[in-house]
Amino acid sequence: MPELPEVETVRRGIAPILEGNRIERARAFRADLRWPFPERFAERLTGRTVLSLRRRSKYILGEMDDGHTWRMHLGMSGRSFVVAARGSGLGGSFVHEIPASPRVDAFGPHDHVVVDTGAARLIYNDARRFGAMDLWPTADLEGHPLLGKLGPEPLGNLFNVDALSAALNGKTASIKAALLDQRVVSGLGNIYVCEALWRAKIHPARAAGSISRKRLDALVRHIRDVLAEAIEAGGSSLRDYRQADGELGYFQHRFSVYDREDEPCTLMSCPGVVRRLVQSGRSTFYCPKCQK
DNA sequence: CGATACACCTGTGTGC
DNA sequence: TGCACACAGGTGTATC
Repeated sequence: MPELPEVETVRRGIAPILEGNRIERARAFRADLRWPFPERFAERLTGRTVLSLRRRSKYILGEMDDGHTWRMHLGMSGRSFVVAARGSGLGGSFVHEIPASPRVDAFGPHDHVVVDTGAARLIYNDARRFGAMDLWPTADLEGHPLLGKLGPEPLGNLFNVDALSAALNGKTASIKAALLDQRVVSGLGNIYVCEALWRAKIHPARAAGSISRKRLDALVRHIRDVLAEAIEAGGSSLRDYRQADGELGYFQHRFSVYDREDEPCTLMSCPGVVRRLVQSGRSTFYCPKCQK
């Protein structure tokens, strides 16, 4: 579920309670999410301070004061909530509230990890458990088996027409599949690939290696634009996703094609109707009239 | 190596 | 109402 804009929104929401605040207590209510947690995971978080909370692709990375980085991925249904302690002035509208005497059974279904700092509580909730967390030496993050293979950040300087061109050169897979490949560019998912391809007027089934440099240049710009606009809107809420304070994101109201099958193309003067096709098992939404 | 299929897991909406 | 089935913001792994 969460793509780059949702992950960045969550990061911004939880940074104020984690950065610079000692973790008084951390608890994990099960042994794994997608994979087992590290040995003594909760104990290793307890007493630590997160010096900075950053994002790389769809990962949230908390650099801790013991030389390790706390790596978090929200998978499809992961949510990270800030729950305000009474009187702290932090947090927001979400229904959770810290009980006067916290008990394990005070938490809701699928609340898997709970972290308390002096000021507030962070709850990681994930119904499908495709999310993940681990601890990795900060000095060797590039050596992490999952972080090391990631392509450039789409909002960073390393992502440009030269890089995209080189990454797509010779590829016979569709441009849709190529943009979902996190080695090509990292952070895009199903929503924003569909939206960016519509903006660039590129048909999602086109062979990735067959697209002109000029069109790739436009694609780079549209990818940046749509991500930036979505971050601005607090991400897109379809089912599970919430901002860290429990609020919905708002970008779903501005979708041009995603989840709009059979509705009219939003391009002024385009008579097209949005169609859905399935590529590598996932829905693609596009306008057959204006995407070629 | 590249491209595709399948797997993981739970919740929700749809049609019969 | 109940039930089967499709489908969901991701991505590692197996398979050709």
